[in-house]
Amino acid sequence: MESSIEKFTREKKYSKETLDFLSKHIETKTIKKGTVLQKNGDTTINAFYVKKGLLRTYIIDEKGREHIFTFAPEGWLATDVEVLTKQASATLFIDALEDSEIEVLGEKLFTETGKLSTKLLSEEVGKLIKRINTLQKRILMLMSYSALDRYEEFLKTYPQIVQRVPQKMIASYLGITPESLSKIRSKK
Amino acid sequence: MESSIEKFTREKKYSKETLDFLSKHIETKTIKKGTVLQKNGDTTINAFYVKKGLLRTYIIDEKGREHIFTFAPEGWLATDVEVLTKQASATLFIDALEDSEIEVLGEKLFTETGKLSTKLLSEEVGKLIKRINTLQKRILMLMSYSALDRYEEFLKTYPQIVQRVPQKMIASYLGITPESLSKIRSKK
DNA sequence: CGTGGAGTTGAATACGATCAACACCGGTGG
DNA sequence: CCACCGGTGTTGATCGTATTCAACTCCACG
Repeated sequence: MESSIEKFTREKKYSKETLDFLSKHIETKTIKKGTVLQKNGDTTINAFYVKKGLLRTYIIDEKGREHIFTFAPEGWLATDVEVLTKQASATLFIDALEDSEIEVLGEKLFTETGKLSTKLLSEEVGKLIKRINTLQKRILMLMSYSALDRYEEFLKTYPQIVQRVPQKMIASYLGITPESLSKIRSKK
Repeated sequence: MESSIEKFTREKKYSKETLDFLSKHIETKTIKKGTVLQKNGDTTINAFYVKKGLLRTYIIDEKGREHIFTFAPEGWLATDVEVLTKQASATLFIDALEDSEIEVLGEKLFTETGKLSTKLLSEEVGKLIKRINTLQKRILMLMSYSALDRYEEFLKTYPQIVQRVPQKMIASYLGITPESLSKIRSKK
Protein backbone atom coordinates (compact mmCIF):
# COMPACT_ATOMS: atom_id res chain seq x y z
CA MET A 1 0.00 0.00 0.00
CA GLU A 2 1.14 3.49 -0.79
CA SER A 3 2.57 5.46 2.11
CA SER A 4 0.79 8.50 3.40
CA ILE A 5 3.69 10.74 2.39
CA GLU A 6 3.74 9.40 -1.15
CA LYS A 7 0.05 9.95 -1.39
CA PHE A 8 0.25 13.46 -0.05
CA THR A 9 3.01 14.36 -2.47
CA ARG A 10 1.29 12.89 -5.49
CA GLU A 11 -1.94 14.65 -4.74
CA LYS A 12 -0.17 17.98 -4.41
CA LYS A 13 -2.55 18.78 -1.62
CA TYR A 14 -0.11 20.31 0.77
CA SER A 15 2.61 22.91 0.82
CA LYS A 16 6.28 22.00 0.71
CA GLU A 17 6.60 23.07 4.34
CA THR A 18 3.88 20.72 5.46
CA LEU A 19 5.36 17.84 3.49
CA ASP A 20 8.82 18.50 4.92
CA PHE A 21 7.45 18.51 8.43
CA LEU A 22 5.62 15.28 7.77
CA SER A 23 8.52 13.44 6.19
CA LYS A 24 10.89 14.47 8.95
CA HIS A 25 8.75 12.67 11.49
CA ILE A 26 7.63 9.69 9.49
CA GLU A 27 9.80 6.63 9.07
CA THR A 28 8.94 3.47 7.17
CA LYS A 29 9.76 0.08 8.67
CA THR A 30 9.37 -3.56 7.81
CA ILE A 31 8.68 -5.76 10.81
CA LYS A 32 8.18 -9.44 11.47
CA LYS A 33 5.14 -11.12 12.93
CA GLY A 34 5.38 -10.96 16.70
CA THR A 35 7.40 -7.74 16.85
CA VAL A 36 6.40 -5.64 19.84
CA LEU A 37 6.22 -1.97 18.87
CA GLN A 38 5.09 -0.58 22.17
CA LYS A 39 4.61 -1.95 25.62
CA ASN A 40 2.88 -1.00 28.81
CA GLY A 41 4.89 1.71 30.53
CA ASP A 42 6.59 3.20 27.49
CA THR A 43 6.83 6.96 27.62
CA THR A 44 7.81 7.76 24.07
CA ILE A 45 4.84 7.63 21.84
CA ASN A 46 4.49 6.72 18.32
CA ALA A 47 1.60 6.02 16.12
CA PHE A 48 1.88 3.26 13.57
CA TYR A 49 0.26 3.53 10.19
CA VAL A 50 -0.17 0.12 8.60
CA LYS A 51 0.78 -0.03 4.91
CA LYS A 52 0.70 -3.81 4.79
CA GLY A 53 0.03 -6.49 7.36
CA LEU A 54 -1.86 -6.41 10.62
CA LEU A 55 -1.20 -4.90 14.04
CA ARG A 56 -3.16 -5.12 17.23
CA THR A 57 -3.35 -3.01 20.39
CA TYR A 58 -4.23 -4.62 23.70
CA ILE A 59 -3.91 -4.46 27.46
CA ILE A 60 -2.91 -7.10 29.95
CA ASP A 61 -5.03 -6.78 33.07
CA GLU A 62 -4.09 -7.48 36.71
CA LYS A 63 -5.00 -11.13 36.28
CA GLY A 64 -2.70 -11.46 33.30
CA ARG A 65 -5.44 -11.68 30.72
CA GLU A 66 -5.15 -10.01 27.33
CA HIS A 67 -7.92 -7.77 26.08
CA ILE A 68 -7.63 -6.63 22.50
CA PHE A 69 -8.56 -3.01 22.03
CA THR A 70 -8.21 -2.75 18.25
CA PHE A 71 -7.05 -4.58 15.18
CA ALA A 72 -5.25 -2.40 12.66
CA PRO A 73 -5.16 -3.83 9.13
CA GLU A 74 -3.94 -2.00 6.01
CA GLY A 75 -4.75 1.67 6.02
CA TRP A 76 -5.38 1.88 9.75
CA LEU A 77 -3.52 3.58 12.51
CA ALA A 78 -2.52 1.77 15.68
CA THR A 79 -1.83 4.04 18.61
CA ASP A 80 -2.30 4.56 22.30
CA VAL A 81 -3.54 8.10 22.87
CA GLU A 82 -2.96 7.73 26.59
CA VAL A 83 0.56 9.12 26.41
CA LEU A 84 -0.52 12.00 24.20
CA THR A 85 -3.06 13.33 26.64
CA LYS A 86 -1.14 13.28 29.87
CA GLN A 87 2.38 12.82 31.01
CA ALA A 88 1.35 9.27 31.80
CA SER A 89 2.96 6.20 30.32
CA ALA A 90 1.39 3.89 27.79
CA THR A 91 -1.27 1.46 28.91
CA LEU A 92 -1.51 -0.44 25.67
CA PHE A 93 0.73 -2.98 24.06
CA ILE A 94 1.09 -2.88 20.29
CA ASP A 95 2.45 -5.79 18.27
CA ALA A 96 2.35 -7.32 14.83
CA LEU A 97 0.06 -10.25 14.06
CA GLU A 98 1.57 -10.64 10.60
CA ASP A 99 4.78 -9.59 8.89
CA SER A 100 4.02 -5.93 8.27
CA GLU A 101 5.17 -2.78 6.63
CA ILE A 102 4.46 0.28 8.70
CA GLU A 103 5.07 3.98 9.02
CA VAL A 104 6.19 5.17 12.40
CA LEU A 105 4.70 8.58 13.08
CA GLY A 106 6.72 10.56 15.60
CA GLU A 107 5.30 12.21 18.66
CA LYS A 108 5.78 15.73 17.32
CA LEU A 109 3.20 15.16 14.66
CA PHE A 110 0.64 15.17 17.45
CA THR A 111 2.10 17.72 19.83
CA GLU A 112 3.17 20.32 17.29
CA THR A 113 0.01 20.26 15.26
CA GLY A 114 0.17 24.04 14.95
CA LYS A 115 2.78 23.55 12.25
CA LEU A 116 0.39 21.69 10.03
CA SER A 117 -1.81 23.26 7.40
CA THR A 118 -5.46 24.00 7.93
CA LYS A 119 -6.41 21.53 5.27
CA LEU A 120 -4.44 18.69 6.81
CA LEU A 121 -5.70 19.51 10.26
CA SER A 122 -9.30 19.57 9.25
CA GLU A 123 -8.83 16.20 7.59
CA GLU A 124 -7.37 14.94 10.83
CA VAL A 125 -10.37 16.27 12.71
CA GLY A 126 -12.55 14.25 10.38
CA LYS A 127 -10.56 11.08 11.01
CA LEU A 128 -10.60 11.56 14.74
CA ILE A 129 -14.36 12.00 14.69
CA LYS A 130 -14.66 8.76 12.75
CA ARG A 131 -12.58 6.99 15.32
CA ILE A 132 -14.72 8.40 18.10
CA ASN A 133 -17.75 7.08 16.30
CA THR A 134 -16.22 3.61 16.10
CA LEU A 135 -15.41 3.63 19.79
CA GLN A 136 -18.88 4.93 20.61
CA LYS A 137 -20.45 1.99 18.81
CA ARG A 138 -18.15 -0.43 20.55
CA ILE A 139 -19.13 0.91 23.96
CA LEU A 140 -22.83 0.77 23.18
CA MET A 141 -22.39 -2.80 21.95
CA LEU A 142 -20.53 -3.87 25.06
CA MET A 143 -23.29 -2.38 27.18
CA SER A 144 -26.36 -3.60 25.37
CA TYR A 145 -25.52 -6.62 23.23
CA SER A 146 -25.12 -10.24 24.24
CA ALA A 147 -21.91 -12.07 23.37
CA LEU A 148 -23.64 -13.71 20.40
CA ASP A 149 -24.89 -10.38 19.05
CA ARG A 150 -21.44 -8.86 19.41
CA TYR A 151 -19.90 -11.78 17.56
CA GLU A 152 -22.31 -11.54 14.66
CA GLU A 153 -21.80 -7.80 14.47
CA PHE A 154 -18.07 -8.37 14.37
CA LEU A 155 -18.40 -10.84 11.50
CA LYS A 156 -20.41 -8.32 9.53
CA THR A 157 -18.18 -5.36 10.28
CA TYR A 158 -14.73 -6.93 9.97
CA PRO A 159 -15.01 -9.92 7.61
CA GLN A 160 -11.46 -9.32 6.36
CA ILE A 161 -10.04 -9.68 9.86
CA VAL A 162 -11.96 -12.82 10.76
CA GLN A 163 -9.90 -14.84 8.31
CA ARG A 164 -6.58 -13.57 9.53
CA VAL A 165 -6.60 -13.98 13.29
CA PRO A 166 -7.15 -16.97 15.58
CA GLN A 167 -10.58 -17.23 17.18
CA LYS A 168 -9.24 -16.62 20.61
CA MET A 169 -8.24 -13.12 19.55
CA ILE A 170 -11.72 -12.41 18.32
CA ALA A 171 -12.98 -13.57 21.69
CA SER A 172 -10.50 -11.25 23.34
CA TYR A 173 -11.76 -8.36 21.22
CA LEU A 174 -15.38 -9.18 22.02
CA GLY A 175 -14.66 -9.29 25.74
CA ILE A 176 -15.39 -12.99 26.27
CA THR A 177 -13.32 -16.14 26.78
CA PRO A 178 -12.25 -18.39 23.89
CA GLU A 179 -14.37 -21.20 25.36
CA SER A 180 -17.47 -19.05 25.38
CA LEU A 181 -16.95 -18.02 21.78
CA SER A 182 -16.49 -21.64 20.77
CA LYS A 183 -19.78 -22.58 22.44
CA ILE A 184 -21.62 -19.64 20.93
CA ARG A 185 -20.43 -20.65 17.47
CA SER A 186 -21.50 -24.25 17.88
CA LYS A 187 -25.02 -23.17 18.74
CA LYS A 188 -25.62 -21.46 15.44
CA MET B 1 -20.03 29.52 33.17
CA GLU B 2 -18.55 31.75 30.52
CA SER B 3 -19.46 30.88 26.96
CA SER B 4 -16.84 29.65 24.57
CA ILE B 5 -17.33 32.69 22.33
CA GLU B 6 -16.93 35.10 25.20
CA LYS B 7 -13.81 33.27 26.24
CA PHE B 8 -12.36 33.27 22.76
CA THR B 9 -13.03 36.98 22.36
CA ARG B 10 -11.55 37.91 25.70
CA GLU B 11 -8.43 35.90 25.14
CA LYS B 12 -7.89 37.56 21.77
CA LYS B 13 -6.67 34.22 20.55
CA TYR B 14 -8.37 34.19 17.23
CA SER B 15 -8.87 36.41 14.23
CA LYS B 16 -12.03 38.40 13.66
CA GLU B 17 -12.91 36.07 10.78
CA THR B 18 -12.70 33.02 12.97
CA LEU B 19 -14.76 34.66 15.67
CA ASP B 20 -17.40 35.74 13.17
CA PHE B 21 -17.64 32.23 11.80
CA LEU B 22 -17.95 30.83 15.26
CA SER B 23 -20.57 33.26 16.48
CA LYS B 24 -22.67 32.77 13.38
CA HIS B 25 -23.05 29.09 14.18
CA ILE B 26 -23.26 29.21 17.94
CA GLU B 27 -26.45 29.99 19.73
CA THR B 28 -26.98 30.14 23.47
CA LYS B 29 -30.12 28.61 24.98
CA THR B 30 -31.64 28.09 28.36
CA ILE B 31 -33.49 24.81 28.70
CA LYS B 32 -35.52 23.06 31.35
CA LYS B 33 -34.80 19.72 32.96
CA GLY B 34 -36.20 17.00 30.76
CA THR B 35 -35.87 18.89 27.50
CA VAL B 36 -34.96 16.55 24.66
CA LEU B 37 -32.35 18.14 22.42
CA GLN B 38 -31.87 15.28 20.01
CA LYS B 39 -33.55 11.99 19.43
CA ASN B 40 -32.87 8.75 17.65
CA GLY B 41 -33.33 9.31 13.93
CA ASP B 42 -32.64 13.03 13.77
CA THR B 43 -30.65 14.04 10.73
CA THR B 44 -29.65 17.56 11.63
CA ILE B 45 -26.79 17.50 14.00
CA ASN B 46 -25.81 19.79 16.68
CA ALA B 47 -23.31 19.62 19.43
CA PHE B 48 -24.23 21.04 22.79
CA TYR B 49 -21.70 22.78 24.95
CA VAL B 50 -22.84 22.88 28.57
CA LYS B 51 -22.31 26.24 30.27
CA LYS B 52 -24.40 25.31 33.27
CA GLY B 53 -26.40 22.25 34.22
CA LEU B 54 -26.14 18.64 33.12
CA LEU B 55 -26.95 16.79 29.92
CA ARG B 56 -26.79 13.12 29.09
CA THR B 57 -26.51 11.12 25.88
CA TYR B 58 -27.99 7.63 25.68
CA ILE B 59 -29.44 4.95 23.47
CA ILE B 60 -32.61 2.95 23.81
CA ASP B 61 -32.01 -0.61 22.67
CA GLU B 62 -34.39 -3.05 20.96
CA LYS B 63 -35.72 -4.18 24.31
CA GLY B 64 -36.54 -0.63 25.30
CA ARG B 65 -33.75 -0.29 27.83
CA GLU B 66 -31.78 2.91 28.24
CA HIS B 67 -27.99 2.83 28.17
CA ILE B 68 -26.26 6.05 29.08
CA PHE B 69 -23.29 6.81 26.90
CA THR B 70 -22.06 10.01 28.58
CA PHE B 71 -22.93 12.56 31.19
CA ALA B 72 -22.04 16.13 30.19
CA PRO B 73 -21.70 18.54 33.12
CA GLU B 74 -20.42 22.14 32.93
CA GLY B 75 -17.66 22.59 30.40
CA TRP B 76 -18.40 19.42 28.51
CA LEU B 77 -19.73 18.81 25.06
CA ALA B 78 -22.66 16.48 24.41
CA THR B 79 -22.87 15.22 20.87
CA ASP B 80 -23.52 12.22 18.68
CA VAL B 81 -20.75 11.96 16.12
CA GLU B 82 -22.71 9.33 14.22
CA VAL B 83 -24.37 11.87 11.98
CA LEU B 84 -21.13 13.72 11.34
CA THR B 85 -19.36 10.71 9.95
CA LYS B 86 -21.93 9.33 7.57
CA GLN B 87 -25.15 10.39 6.04
CA ALA B 88 -26.77 8.27 8.70
CA SER B 89 -29.23 9.52 11.27
CA ALA B 90 -28.54 9.95 14.95
CA THR B 91 -28.44 6.90 17.18
CA LEU B 92 -28.21 8.78 20.44
CA PHE B 93 -30.77 10.67 22.43
CA ILE B 94 -29.64 13.81 24.21
CA ASP B 95 -31.61 15.39 27.02
CA ALA B 96 -31.21 17.62 30.06
CA LEU B 97 -31.00 16.11 33.53
CA GLU B 98 -31.10 19.57 35.12
CA ASP B 99 -32.21 23.03 34.08
CA SER B 100 -29.30 24.00 31.88
CA GLU B 101 -27.71 26.76 29.91
CA ILE B 102 -26.14 25.53 26.72
CA GLU B 103 -24.53 26.61 23.49
CA VAL B 104 -25.87 24.95 20.39
CA LEU B 105 -23.02 24.44 17.94
CA GLY B 106 -24.25 24.20 14.36
CA GLU B 107 -23.34 21.43 11.98
CA LYS B 108 -21.18 23.67 9.81
CA LEU B 109 -18.67 24.07 12.59
CA PHE B 110 -17.80 20.44 12.02
CA THR B 111 -18.21 20.11 8.29
CA GLU B 112 -16.57 23.37 7.26
CA THR B 113 -13.60 23.10 9.52
CA GLY B 114 -11.37 24.42 6.75
CA LYS B 115 -12.61 27.88 7.61
CA LEU B 116 -11.19 27.71 11.08
CA SER B 117 -7.75 28.87 12.07
CA THR B 118 -4.85 26.51 12.51
CA LYS B 119 -4.64 27.36 16.16
CA LEU B 120 -8.27 26.58 16.83
CA LEU B 121 -8.10 23.40 14.80
CA SER B 122 -5.06 22.09 16.59
CA GLU B 123 -6.79 22.78 19.88
CA GLU B 124 -9.73 20.78 18.61
CA VAL B 125 -7.42 17.94 17.68
CA GLY B 126 -6.16 17.94 21.25
CA LYS B 127 -9.69 17.80 22.64
CA LEU B 128 -10.70 15.00 20.31
CA ILE B 129 -7.68 12.98 21.34
CA LYS B 130 -8.65 13.44 24.97
CA ARG B 131 -12.12 12.23 24.22
CA ILE B 132 -10.73 9.20 22.44
CA ASN B 133 -8.64 8.48 25.49
CA THR B 134 -11.70 8.64 27.71
CA LEU B 135 -13.60 6.26 25.47
CA GLN B 136 -10.61 3.93 25.27
CA LYS B 137 -10.51 3.66 29.05
CA ARG B 138 -14.23 3.04 29.17
CA ILE B 139 -13.95 0.17 26.70
CA LEU B 140 -11.05 -1.42 28.55
CA MET B 141 -13.02 -1.12 31.78
CA LEU B 142 -16.11 -2.71 30.29
CA MET B 143 -13.99 -5.59 29.04
CA SER B 144 -11.81 -6.28 32.05
CA TYR B 145 -13.44 -4.90 35.20
CA SER B 146 -16.21 -6.39 37.30
CA ALA B 147 -19.32 -4.33 37.96
CA LEU B 148 -18.02 -3.47 41.43
CA ASP B 149 -14.69 -2.27 40.07
CA ARG B 150 -16.42 -0.17 37.44
CA TYR B 151 -18.63 1.40 40.10
CA GLU B 152 -15.71 2.30 42.35
CA GLU B 153 -13.81 3.72 39.42
CA PHE B 154 -16.83 5.82 38.53
CA LEU B 155 -17.05 7.19 42.07
CA LYS B 156 -13.41 8.21 41.92
CA THR B 157 -13.54 9.67 38.45
CA TYR B 158 -16.87 11.51 38.54
CA PRO B 159 -17.60 12.41 42.17
CA GLN B 160 -19.35 15.57 41.06
CA ILE B 161 -21.84 13.62 39.00
CA VAL B 162 -22.62 10.99 41.61
CA GLN B 163 -24.46 13.56 43.71
CA ARG B 164 -26.53 14.87 40.88
CA VAL B 165 -28.09 11.86 39.20
CA PRO B 166 -30.27 9.00 40.46
CA GLN B 167 -28.50 5.70 41.08
CA LYS B 168 -30.32 4.00 38.29
CA MET B 169 -28.61 6.30 35.83
CA ILE B 170 -25.22 5.40 37.20
CA ALA B 171 -26.17 1.76 36.76
CA SER B 172 -27.18 2.55 33.20
CA TYR B 173 -23.81 4.19 32.58
CA LEU B 174 -21.95 1.25 34.09
CA GLY B 175 -23.84 -1.22 31.95
CA ILE B 176 -25.67 -3.02 34.77
CA THR B 177 -29.22 -3.04 36.12
CA PRO B 178 -30.33 -0.76 38.98
CA GLU B 179 -30.97 -3.84 41.13
CA SER B 180 -27.45 -5.11 40.63
CA LEU B 181 -25.95 -1.76 41.59
CA SER B 182 -28.09 -1.66 44.70
CA LYS B 183 -26.84 -5.09 45.72
CA ILE B 184 -23.24 -4.24 44.97
CA ARG B 185 -23.49 -1.15 47.15
CA SER B 186 -25.03 -3.03 50.08
CA LYS B 187 -22.10 -5.45 50.10
CA LYS B 188 -19.47 -2.78 50.83
C1' DC C 1 -53.06 12.76 51.92
C1' DG C 2 -51.96 9.65 48.04
C1' DT C 3 -49.54 8.49 43.99
C1' DG C 4 -45.59 7.23 41.38
C1' DG C 5 -40.72 6.98 40.87
C1' DA C 6 -36.47 5.44 43.25
C1' DG C 7 -34.22 2.24 45.83
C1' DT C 8 -33.91 -2.20 48.36
C1' DT C 9 -34.36 -7.06 49.04
C1' DG C 10 -35.20 -11.94 47.91
C1' DA C 11 -35.87 -16.10 44.92
C1' DA C 12 -35.27 -18.11 40.68
C1' DT C 13 -32.88 -17.99 36.39
C1' DA C 14 -29.50 -17.22 32.64
C1' DC C 15 -25.23 -16.22 30.81
C1' DG C 16 -20.57 -16.42 30.64
C1' DA C 17 -16.27 -17.87 33.35
C1' DT C 18 -13.48 -21.35 35.06
C1' DC C 19 -11.39 -25.73 35.16
C1' DA C 20 -10.34 -29.90 33.01
C1' DA C 21 -10.04 -33.25 29.38
C1' DC C 22 -9.40 -34.20 24.74
C1' DA C 23 -9.13 -33.83 19.43
C1' DC C 24 -6.74 -31.68 15.75
C1' DC C 25 -3.35 -29.98 13.26
C1' DG C 26 1.52 -27.91 11.79
C1' DG C 27 6.03 -27.80 12.69
C1' DT C 28 10.31 -29.75 14.57
C1' DG C 29 13.81 -32.81 15.41
C1' DG C 30 15.24 -37.56 15.98
C1' DC D 1 9.45 -40.54 7.72
C1' DC D 2 7.45 -40.58 11.83
C1' DA D 3 7.03 -39.36 16.70
C1' DC D 4 6.52 -35.69 19.53
C1' DC D 5 5.15 -31.25 20.94
C1' DG D 6 2.77 -26.81 21.61
C1' DG D 7 -0.83 -24.09 20.35
C1' DT D 8 -5.70 -23.85 18.97
C1' DG D 9 -10.20 -25.06 19.36
C1' DT D 10 -13.97 -28.02 21.27
C1' DT D 11 -16.86 -30.00 24.81
C1' DG D 12 -18.66 -30.98 29.45
C1' DA D 13 -19.35 -30.03 34.50
C1' DT D 14 -19.50 -26.73 37.80
C1' DC D 15 -19.36 -22.14 39.62
C1' DG D 16 -20.19 -17.14 40.07
C1' DT D 17 -21.95 -12.89 38.69
C1' DA D 18 -25.48 -10.25 37.07
C1' DT D 19 -30.49 -10.45 35.31
C1' DT D 20 -35.21 -10.98 35.83
C1' DC D 21 -39.36 -10.69 38.24
C1' DA D 22 -41.80 -9.54 42.20
C1' DA D 23 -42.82 -7.43 46.54
C1' DC D 24 -42.07 -3.85 49.60
C1' DT D 25 -40.37 0.78 51.70
C1' DC D 26 -39.45 5.41 51.38
C1' DC D 27 -39.97 9.93 49.93
C1' DA D 28 -40.84 14.01 46.98
C1' DC D 29 -44.31 16.25 44.82
C1' DG D 30 -48.78 16.82 43.23
